Amino acid sequence: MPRASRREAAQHREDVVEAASRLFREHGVAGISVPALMAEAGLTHGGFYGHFKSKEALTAEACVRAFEEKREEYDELIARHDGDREALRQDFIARYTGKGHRDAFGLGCPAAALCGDVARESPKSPLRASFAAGLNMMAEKMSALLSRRKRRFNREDALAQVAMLVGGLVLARATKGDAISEEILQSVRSAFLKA
Amino acid sequence: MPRASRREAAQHREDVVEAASRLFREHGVAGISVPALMAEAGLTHGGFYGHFKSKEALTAEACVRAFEEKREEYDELIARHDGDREALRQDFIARYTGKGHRDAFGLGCPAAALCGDVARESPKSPLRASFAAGLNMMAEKMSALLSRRKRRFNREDALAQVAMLVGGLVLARATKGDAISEEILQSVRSAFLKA
DNA sequence: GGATTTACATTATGGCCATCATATTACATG
DNA sequence: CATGTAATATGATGGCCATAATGTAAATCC
Repeated sequence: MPRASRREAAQHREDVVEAASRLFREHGVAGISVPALMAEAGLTHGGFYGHFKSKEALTAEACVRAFEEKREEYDELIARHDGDREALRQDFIARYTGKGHRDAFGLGCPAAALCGDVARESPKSPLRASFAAGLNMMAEKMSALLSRRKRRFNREDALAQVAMLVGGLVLARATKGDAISEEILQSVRSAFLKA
Repeated sequence: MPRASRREAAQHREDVVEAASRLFREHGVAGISVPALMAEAGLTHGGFYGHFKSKEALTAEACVRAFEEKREEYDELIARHDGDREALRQDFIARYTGKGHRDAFGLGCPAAALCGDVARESPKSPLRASFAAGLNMMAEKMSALLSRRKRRFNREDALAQVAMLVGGLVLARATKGDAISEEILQSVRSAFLKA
């Protein structure tokens, strides 16, 4: 079983970060153990500390990875609707407030999936820093998503919309099974389109 | 050391629920152990299962308790500004988006403090049910808080505002230490007052 | 006031965790 | 092809967890 080539080892590391970016969003940072993580990547737990300094260090990398994926998705979405801002807005909000997004923790918005965990991290935690950087990116993309023909969204408006989107998604997840969950998604969608 | 009177025992149970309602908000449900909880209430962990069926059962009770406290606070706030809706709105939003609220997990909004944990609970979890009930209460109070002279807020608008408030608070907590944290609070405040 | 119940403390159990130490084996380098 | 080295597996360590069993003394009940 031991030993992989350089290329394979690098790929294994990738696999672990990739699995972490998904599993941390899905189960929370505390909800996934190092052995479970490694198993998901097709390895055993022993090799973990050859790749990462600690579990904490991996959480920061996984967070960066998750936000990077989202940046690519947003850029593709913007490119796809090039020129038609109204279609862009509608496509975006339909996805973000869709039940599919609510029910897919693992591949969904990292801001919504990780905010609760990050809020309780220590002030110096590398995860906090990664998260703040990711959220700044999201705020910038939101300005692009929100601006209409006549009106360029400023940062303040964009941040308020991000707060509403993230809050709505987290609350819809927390109340899934109760009628209010769908009501929240609908309310956020409608408020977003009115903005 | 053993044995307390009926009255004392009932008080001890109260103390545990009270401590739980604070500590779960502060550290998350997984972040507080039964021994730590009981120690905070001035007891040892052994007696826990005489009072509660399980830790899970307590989380639901603690959630109910936290939302009940908030209902009382909101009612007092509404009563204090009786007649002056504009002052009510401003007082409320200043408190909710204040740095004090951001930094005080344990006594703050339970929707913001618990949503991340609740989102990952199993569908039948009693905590989920308590949370959904609490959020419904919050949505109703929000209609009262938001309605102005001319305009009565409907449920849809109220839910969108709740989503923005909760999302803003959680994101501000997650990004505390970065400039964006205060920006978020400010943006939410300003959007709320414009609504 | 004696018997019984009960609230809590102490201690036990079994499991899972993050991390580390060691062993194994194949790659990489000469 | 030989040797060192690196990647991963296996297993160990010490700790903390939720929960349960047992002990003990005071409160309640008759």
